[in-house]
Amino acid sequence: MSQTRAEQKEQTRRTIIEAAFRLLSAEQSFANLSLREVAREAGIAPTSFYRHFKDMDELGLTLVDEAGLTLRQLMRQARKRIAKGGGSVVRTSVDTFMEFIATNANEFRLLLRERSGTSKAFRLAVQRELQHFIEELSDYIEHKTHANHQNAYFEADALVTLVFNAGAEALDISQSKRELLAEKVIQQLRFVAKGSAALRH
Amino acid sequence: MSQTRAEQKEQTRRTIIEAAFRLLSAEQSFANLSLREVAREAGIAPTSFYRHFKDMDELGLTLVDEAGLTLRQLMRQARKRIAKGGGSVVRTSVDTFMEFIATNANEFRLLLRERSGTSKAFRLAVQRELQHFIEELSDYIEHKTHANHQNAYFEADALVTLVFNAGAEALDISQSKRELLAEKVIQQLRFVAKGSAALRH
DNA sequence: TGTACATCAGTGAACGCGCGTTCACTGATGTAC
DNA sequence: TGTACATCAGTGAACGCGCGTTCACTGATGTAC
Repeated sequence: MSQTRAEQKEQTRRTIIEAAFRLLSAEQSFANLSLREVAREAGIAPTSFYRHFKDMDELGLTLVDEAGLTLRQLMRQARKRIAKGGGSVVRTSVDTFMEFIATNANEFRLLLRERSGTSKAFRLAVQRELQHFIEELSDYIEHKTHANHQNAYFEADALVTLVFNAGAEALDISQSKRELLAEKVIQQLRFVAKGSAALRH
Repeated sequence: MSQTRAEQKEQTRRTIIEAAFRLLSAEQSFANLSLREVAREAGIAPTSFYRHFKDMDELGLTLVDEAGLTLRQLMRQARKRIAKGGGSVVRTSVDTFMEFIATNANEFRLLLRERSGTSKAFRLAVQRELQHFIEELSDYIEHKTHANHQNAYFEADALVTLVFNAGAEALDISQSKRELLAEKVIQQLRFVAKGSAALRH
């Protein structure tokens, strides 16, 4: 039983994290979430919060990490689907990302909002998550097309930017309109890939 | 003197608007600005605020309108420079936009943040401003290249998205790095234009 | 022009509220021997 | 195994603070005649 107390503590920590995610919505951002609200939702005393996080900022950075992790896991699944040869690389990736938006809307909202929020630490944390995708995609392009590094990087950066922004747009529209949105972004990604190839040297 | 009282009222209204803009910064968003803070900065009693705006939301929507107006005026100037034939259309537009970011950082921050904020009215207001640029640019492309409407629209949408996002990136970096950023976005815009032309039918 | 009245921008006091944080505490869990 | 002590997650009371909003008011400006 030497682990019991630590396990219980970890469990409460998870409860807090999940309570915070549950409270995010279109109308509620992490920035205007109070420590007391989170404690209430988690079913603990406000003072207990401090046993797990120094302050709300520390909790917020944890949430950004978790949201990024979820997104990365999803994209890893997408790569598996692509490897199986189920369809277009672009389409499969976009569809996977759109599924993430639909099923993890509040995780995505956190990333989206904190990317331009008032805390530099938060902005950097989100930027790091995006950077991960850009670099991975850039390496893939460089390897596949033998593009020079800068060309591949600029292309990857544009692709990730367009997809991420389409995700933001998806949040405010109906499921049916999301299909049109997916078509738009797929076409835009093709513009970038085609143009990048044409301007390669 | 039949206008005097109305003029004085208008002047106080301006004072409030300018105080609010002054309070925005990298660390302070409109969302976490209080009515009392604005009143203090404007040099009026908190209660006087209500003589001019129903609540903070009404002030915020006014600020979004003003920021959008400033941006539109700047881009109109850019078009004049382009008409004079001073240089590349893409480069002139990007440079103008980057100047806007540098000299009106807080106006841009407002648009950037409220685009994904917790108020649907705010999100729609910002979207309307962006839509303005997309449609204008789409018409220009359609007219100039005889692209079909959808192709031109998707292209314009991608261009505006890339530029707006580069603006967001510019906010957190030094002046010297902004030149590299400008090169990146210019190249990305060329990818899109070239790719769109190649995929036209 | 002068007078009597109406309008209304700006005010100060007061309110109740939810907040973050401190503090000393409790009691279950863990450790030393 | 049993006992005495240490640790520490979770707590309830209390604090001072800034907030949005209400209210009745003041006095300068505007209007009617």
